[in-house]
Amino acid sequence: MYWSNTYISTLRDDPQEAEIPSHKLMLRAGLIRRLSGGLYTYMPMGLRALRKVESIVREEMDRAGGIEVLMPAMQPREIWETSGRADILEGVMFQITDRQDRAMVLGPTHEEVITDLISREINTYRQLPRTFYQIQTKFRDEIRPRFGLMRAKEFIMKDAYSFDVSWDAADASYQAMYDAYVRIFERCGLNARAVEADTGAMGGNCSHEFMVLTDAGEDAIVECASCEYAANTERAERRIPSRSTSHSEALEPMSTVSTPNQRTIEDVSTFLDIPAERMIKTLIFNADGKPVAALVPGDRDVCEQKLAQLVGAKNFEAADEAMVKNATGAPVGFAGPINLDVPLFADRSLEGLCDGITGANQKDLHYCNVSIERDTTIQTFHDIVLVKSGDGCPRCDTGTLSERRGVEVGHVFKLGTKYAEAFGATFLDEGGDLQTLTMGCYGIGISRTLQSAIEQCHDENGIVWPSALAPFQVAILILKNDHEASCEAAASLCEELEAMGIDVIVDDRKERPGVKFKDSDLLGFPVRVVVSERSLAGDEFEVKLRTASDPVMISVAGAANSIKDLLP
RNA sequence: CGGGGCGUAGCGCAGUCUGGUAGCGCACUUGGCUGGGGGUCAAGUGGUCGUGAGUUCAAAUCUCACCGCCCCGACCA
Repeated sequence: MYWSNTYISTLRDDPQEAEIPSHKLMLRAGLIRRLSGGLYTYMPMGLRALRKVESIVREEMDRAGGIEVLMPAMQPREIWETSGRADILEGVMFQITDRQDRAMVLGPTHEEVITDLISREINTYRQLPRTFYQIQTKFRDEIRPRFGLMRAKEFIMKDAYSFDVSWDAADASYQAMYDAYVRIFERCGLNARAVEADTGAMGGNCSHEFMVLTDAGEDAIVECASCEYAANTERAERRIPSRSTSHSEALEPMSTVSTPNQRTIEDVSTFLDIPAERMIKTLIFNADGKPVAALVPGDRDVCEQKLAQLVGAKNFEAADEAMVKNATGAPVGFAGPINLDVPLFADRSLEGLCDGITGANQKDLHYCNVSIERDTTIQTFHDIVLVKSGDGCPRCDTGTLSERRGVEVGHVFKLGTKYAEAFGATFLDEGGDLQTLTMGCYGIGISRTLQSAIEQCHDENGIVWPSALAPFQVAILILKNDHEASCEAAASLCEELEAMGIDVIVDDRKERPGVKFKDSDLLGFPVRVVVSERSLAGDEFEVKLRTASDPVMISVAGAANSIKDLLP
């Protein structure tokens, strides 16, 4: 490919709209252009890189036994009513009507479509197991599109769906996808990590997210320093610290203490001169319109996802001021579990606490010497705190967890029979009995993976593509495009490399060398070959890896083979 | 939706506080000198100052409303 035959438009300055390195670089290198918030055009170089991600995904899905299909992006709304997800996804679905006034949606995902399809197609255990996948554009009316392709309103996703005869049989399908994902991100040159994950609106109870580790990530994960445990903080657990003081045999009677204008945990613990962890933090949440209380140690935060799952609420958020007042009878800041008439959920680490301090549901008043078992009526002790760096690993006895940021590029779920039941997706088993299919679903954000690669692989001069994703693996710069010998040498080298299956771009522009060097670095081609009058005089090309600081000279004869050997 | 910031040429910005009819760098066009890390000289092209209303003799500048973009929170591949 010749530079002058494609379209590459680079920018000198960082566009003001971009914040993180990968977004800036995608715009500067001319990989994408913005139409409006969360909507982007893939320019030629961006498209080429995107196609490379797609090819790797497709190859690995095929290798894992996946069968490719392509489903409609537009779907009748009624299938979402069948699955019961219409209201859950109301907020994120683009909804339209056709000329018959029929309600349609632009698909944010395809569990409904595939299950509807499979319910008609599969009748017998002889057709199982099967995994179908597609690579397709998804539409989500994101609350906040962000960071270019990282969170867009329209994005490209690979989604796969497995169908098995039973929950146990589905393990193999799940594992096959999990393994394929590991290979995919490895081949993409990404430092990704599988972590245990919350299932959210998807349902099911077993899932892993694949996280690209980078500070720009929107998710927090914790990992154990001594074992394999890693989890999204939305569901991560911790080892319950042992209680240093246990004087249950000598319980002090509960008493009140005046705390004028001391609202926050920090205020009260300073005012009473006691450590924050002896405080029982009581937070009121709105669970489908009803108040519930969460109790955690004063120095900890509640993990809302874990609590929402425990409570079993669809819509779950912090209660507003009115609900807090209504539930506790006191202004915000004085909530406590004593005589509080809402369901109480306490963190496991509070079990056995007998000298706690807590709000008295009355302005300017707290209780002390609170015994959680004696003085409150906790509904459930469960793990509900947000895990953080320094907490003990829940799996091994010795490990400590540390926190990292990550971008979720893939997610695998074991779904069970939720959708199959809704759509009547059944089959006849060997005994002739009607059974419900067991499903799994598996997503990879193709466009997000592309940008994550740049986020993870760049330096101050531009992108440093993993070889597998680079739009071109080799860039040949002709320093003077009116020097005939240079042009001929570049042309024949290009031809030889292409015959070897290597993607090559020849920069044949009439530009000064500096411009070509800068663009080549910005675009991040793994190998740069310079063809000039000077080097040609010695029958040599100058070759430099994007990651190397200095070039090497190779002889023109056999240059293609030498370059092939150099390819990372 | 709540909180914060921004909107002036394709990109990056100044001018706004203190009103007087728009400027700089890069890019782009033509020509010259150049030719190994975004060169240089000369001459040019390009702007309803986000939109609408208002105040004023006069608005990029002041007022109000709306729109768009970005960042922080709830959503997720």
